[in-house]
Amino acid sequence: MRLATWNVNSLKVRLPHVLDWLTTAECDVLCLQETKLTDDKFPVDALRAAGYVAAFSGQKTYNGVAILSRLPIESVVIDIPNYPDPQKRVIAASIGGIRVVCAYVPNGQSLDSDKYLYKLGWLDALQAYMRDLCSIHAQVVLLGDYNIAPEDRDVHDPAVWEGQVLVSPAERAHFKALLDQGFKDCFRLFDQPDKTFSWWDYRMLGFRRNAGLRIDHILASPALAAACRACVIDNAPRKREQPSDHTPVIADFSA
DNA sequence: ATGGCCTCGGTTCGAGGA
Repeated sequence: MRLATWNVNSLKVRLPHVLDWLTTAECDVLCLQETKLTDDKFPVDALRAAGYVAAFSGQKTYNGVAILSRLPIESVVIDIPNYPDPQKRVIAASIGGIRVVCAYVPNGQSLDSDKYLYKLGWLDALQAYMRDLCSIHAQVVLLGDYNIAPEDRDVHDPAVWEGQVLVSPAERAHFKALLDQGFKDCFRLFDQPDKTFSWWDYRMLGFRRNAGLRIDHILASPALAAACRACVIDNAPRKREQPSDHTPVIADFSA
């Protein structure tokens, strides 16, 4: 099973990129964030023609998540159960015996923002949700835009980012809490090139200068992580015209 | 040089992203 995550920053704009990427990426499952589409506008037919079924939960303008799959999608759950949130940020489903969770973690804006408090509370709820899922399923994977760069090596210039959102100790503690639950950061199971990132600011020639962050992640439960054979970030889509500011992360699991 | 870009909605600018 090959699973991937990609914050597409509008599926309406990026659909051609997604369809192109799917023709060569050989992914069984692709989790999308920031689809920015209401469900009635989701491109079900175009994706079906490409060989993928979809489960999705969207809203106008902001947020929106989806799971695309070559295999049947079962037991879809939208949102974090018992955590009322009008923002469409989470969708989960069972695919090929794996509980797949697609998440778009709030950005937080800045450390003194209400949105930052929302982010931290939201991460509490996500953590509890993942703990619950792991008590039910052996194979759980959480893919998405975490909006957290877990370590300084995930940041192009830690001095520049010091004190900013995405790298704060409280956010990193939430990421570490997932690792302490037993989840493995699939990317770090393997040797990786230095300064490999998944997001680059549109401004300031971010991509050309490789001034990026690694904030999109695939975390696998212990039983699933043991079967992880590879995890890479494919920055080819970021090189295209009119790209998303994020690029896909892909993980390969044996059988 | 402390900005710089992109997307959306809904109109030509503000909000939000990260």
